Amino acid sequence: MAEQAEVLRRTPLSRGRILHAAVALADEAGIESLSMRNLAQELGVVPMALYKHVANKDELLDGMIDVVVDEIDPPVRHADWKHVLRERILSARQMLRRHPWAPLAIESRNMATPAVLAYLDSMVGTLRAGGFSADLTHHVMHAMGSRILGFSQELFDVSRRAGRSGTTQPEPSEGLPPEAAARFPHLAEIATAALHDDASVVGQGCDDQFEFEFALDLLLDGIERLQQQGWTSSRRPR
Amino acid sequence: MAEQAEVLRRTPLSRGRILHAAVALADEAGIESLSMRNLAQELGVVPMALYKHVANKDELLDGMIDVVVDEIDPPVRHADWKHVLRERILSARQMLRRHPWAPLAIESRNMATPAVLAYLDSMVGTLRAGGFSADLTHHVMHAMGSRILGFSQELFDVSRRAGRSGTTQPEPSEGLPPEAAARFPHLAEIATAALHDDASVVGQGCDDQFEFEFALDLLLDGIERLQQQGWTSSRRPR
DNA sequence: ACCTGAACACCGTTCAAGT
DNA sequence: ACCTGAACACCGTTCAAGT
Repeated sequence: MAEQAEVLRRTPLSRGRILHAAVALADEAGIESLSMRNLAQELGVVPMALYKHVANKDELLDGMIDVVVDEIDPPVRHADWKHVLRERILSARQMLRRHPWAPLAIESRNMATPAVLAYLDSMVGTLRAGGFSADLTHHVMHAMGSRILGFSQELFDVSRRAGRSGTTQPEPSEGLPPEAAARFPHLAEIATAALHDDASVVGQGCDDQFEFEFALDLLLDGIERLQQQGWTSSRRPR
Repeated sequence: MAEQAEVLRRTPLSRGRILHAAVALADEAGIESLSMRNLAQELGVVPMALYKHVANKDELLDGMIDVVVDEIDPPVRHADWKHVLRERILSARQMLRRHPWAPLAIESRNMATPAVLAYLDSMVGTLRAGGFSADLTHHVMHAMGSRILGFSQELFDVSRRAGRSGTTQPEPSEGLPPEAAARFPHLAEIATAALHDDASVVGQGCDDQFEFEFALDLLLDGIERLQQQGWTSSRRPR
């Protein structure tokens, strides 16, 4: 432990080493534990030393975002647009499972980082190559929104809560506490009613992956239908 | 100004007065300007006085969330589920336009507040009354996710950036700067290509409301189709 | 010229002293 | 018993002093 810190102290600081240490710290201790002082201590360095490599904390966060976005797999080759988008978004979701702090960090920054722009540019290219008009592609990208980066967009992210306290096991039962169930009967009903006919998942609450793919396919199928109908913004069906 | 502050100081503190002052402060100065000390000063009160009415800052945020969620209109009567959901979500979106800090605040808290639970319960009730199975309703609520509260889920929220600095007019052109356009040609193409055939919007970039309704209708139409097909989680079409 | 300790202006919250 | 000033343990960042 002390020897390892000594080795780290000998290695010269660099922007890359700072960014990866920051990502590791956020992964392990949560984004709320990531402070410049805390990160410096982790690196065996005085806080002000970081400012030679990153201008400030916002730029540190931007750099961390680029690091994790670059972990997303490249597009699969020789496949139709729908398959390419689906696989890449599922890869993004895998990345977010390793870095549960990333969605909040990305949303709290209001400028696009280079890696995010490159990723979005590639996704747009996939749609255009798949025969989508520029017009429809524009609206589709807006409609996909942050889901294109694998965000689940759930209101209450169970996985985020588990990630906080480290090795906590996922909540075994999604059921509401009795007093809440009485006040919110509809919620209580659907909390327990889902997947009751699928033996492999019954009793252990929600299957995150299932819910994510359900929503993703709902979007992708709707998008495919619009394209097949020759949708344009000047001539909307219905 | 000074007289107004004097009047406020005379009015006794209460949880409601604190919450509404906090909401007003976040609306005007941004959520990053909302501190316990700052809020106390706004109320003409010593910081510690707040702690008689809210346990800590997290509870203050929870209370603020309840205040704004309660501003969402009640469900319209005598309409089908799709219309009820659509109108209510558009009302939620109007609320968020008044309180641009709310999405980040809601996402950063990982517990549901009473007002959010009541809202979700009501939405579930609408779907159940519209003939949805408990099973399908469960998955639909997950798929709607935060969009059910009016979140646009855009990766880069133009309105949030405008809301920060107060009276800034919305960005007139959505076009990328030249050096970015060269690196990200697909993004550059769709940034300018959208809505070129709709004279009322051309040249002024994205129409937020159009993009929101486009995505919302994509979801609602897909959901309607699943219900009409008699979707269940054990027997998935395709 | 480079590095870094102390300092500044904050923050949420505790606690004990004053009424 | 209630209220509140001072204090504590932080934070990001500036700046000047030391090498």
